[in-house]
Amino acid sequence: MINKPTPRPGGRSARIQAAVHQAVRELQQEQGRAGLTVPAIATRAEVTPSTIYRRWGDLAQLLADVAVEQLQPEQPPADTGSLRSDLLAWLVEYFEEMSSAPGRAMLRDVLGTEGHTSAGKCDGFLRQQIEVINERGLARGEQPIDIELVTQIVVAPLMYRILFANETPTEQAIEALFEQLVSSTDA
Amino acid sequence: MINKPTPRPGGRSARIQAAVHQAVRELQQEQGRAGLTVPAIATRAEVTPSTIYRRWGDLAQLLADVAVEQLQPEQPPADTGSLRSDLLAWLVEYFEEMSSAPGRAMLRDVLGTEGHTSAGKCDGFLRQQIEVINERGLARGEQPIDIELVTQIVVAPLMYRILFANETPTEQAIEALFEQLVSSTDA
DNA sequence: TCACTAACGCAAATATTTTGCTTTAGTGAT
DNA sequence: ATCACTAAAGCAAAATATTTGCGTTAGTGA
Repeated sequence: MINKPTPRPGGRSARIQAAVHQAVRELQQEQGRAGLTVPAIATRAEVTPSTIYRRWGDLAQLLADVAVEQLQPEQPPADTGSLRSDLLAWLVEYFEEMSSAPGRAMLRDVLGTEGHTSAGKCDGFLRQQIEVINERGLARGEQPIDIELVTQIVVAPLMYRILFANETPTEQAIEALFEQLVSSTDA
Repeated sequence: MINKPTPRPGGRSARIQAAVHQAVRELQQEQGRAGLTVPAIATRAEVTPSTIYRRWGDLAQLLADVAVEQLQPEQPPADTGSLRSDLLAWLVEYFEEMSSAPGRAMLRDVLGTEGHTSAGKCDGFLRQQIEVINERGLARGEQPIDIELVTQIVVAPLMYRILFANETPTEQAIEALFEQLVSSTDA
């Protein structure tokens, strides 16, 4: 009756996707990027390699897929009492994760793949989390902060340092940029 | 007598490196990322595959290497008469290149590989070019612009948009950020 | 000119990826 | 429930790509 939106998302597909994703995460943790091969993943997930190749195309796309899933926030940002402190706390945590070894690996997987879908989702999650913080602040009667400005003034420079300068932003560095954000919105 | 700095950079190595790099560029242009395989590159460069594997490890690292080479500026920034117009002109050109399809492919190759050496060089080239602009301005008696601020205010946000939002920055967008840079240094 | 050895070539051994065909199991209609 | 339909998985053979051991070539320094 209704057009099936996804052709056949039924139980089996989902089960296999879950098994494969889990296999990737496990192998990635146990051994690094080495030992992370399609046949190895297939074996661990109790699936044939051809299933993986047909569904994901190649290892890079599978890894990007898994990385995006892991990037997806499982918890809403902590409520620390005020919009500004919520946002700062969340940013600190976010960039701590992004500059860790696993975080960097996820970024590599996400950015190293053609078709920006994965990277786009990454940006989407970020905005979504900030949106939650904004809405909570709004409920408190606080002035929301422009998400565009947050990415422009705080997120982008930190990401640039992680990606291109191999730096691990200190909490002070994050606070400094946050101050710039705040003062630019106050003005 | 003197410790050999690079083990054996002599003629043959260089020749082969050049042949392989050229083969990569040619194949990349003729066919896209498909058809860009180590054996294909080896054939085109008239080299055995094992040479490539032994020297570069795998395709990803070879591509990153080639990408870095292509990112390396072959010309100094144009002299347009003033430091500010030099910088703006150079930024516009730089981001036009970076948001093009080949530019994005290079960024993928550079960022998608472990060991940040490639990405670091990318940032290095950028700073180097800005440095040239600064020095030329200095010779004219102009006030140089802090490179750190340029990357923070202009470069990072644009790069973020290219990488995570799949946007192609317009010239106006670049100019707008440039204005912010200028006003923040004037203040 | 010569001894030395890093880097290459070659080819056999492995490992991965692709592909044609078969089987399984959700899905919607009866 | 049952059944026809078909997307997605399994299997196994073929095609490709990667690794490796060993012989050869050609820069390098004495």
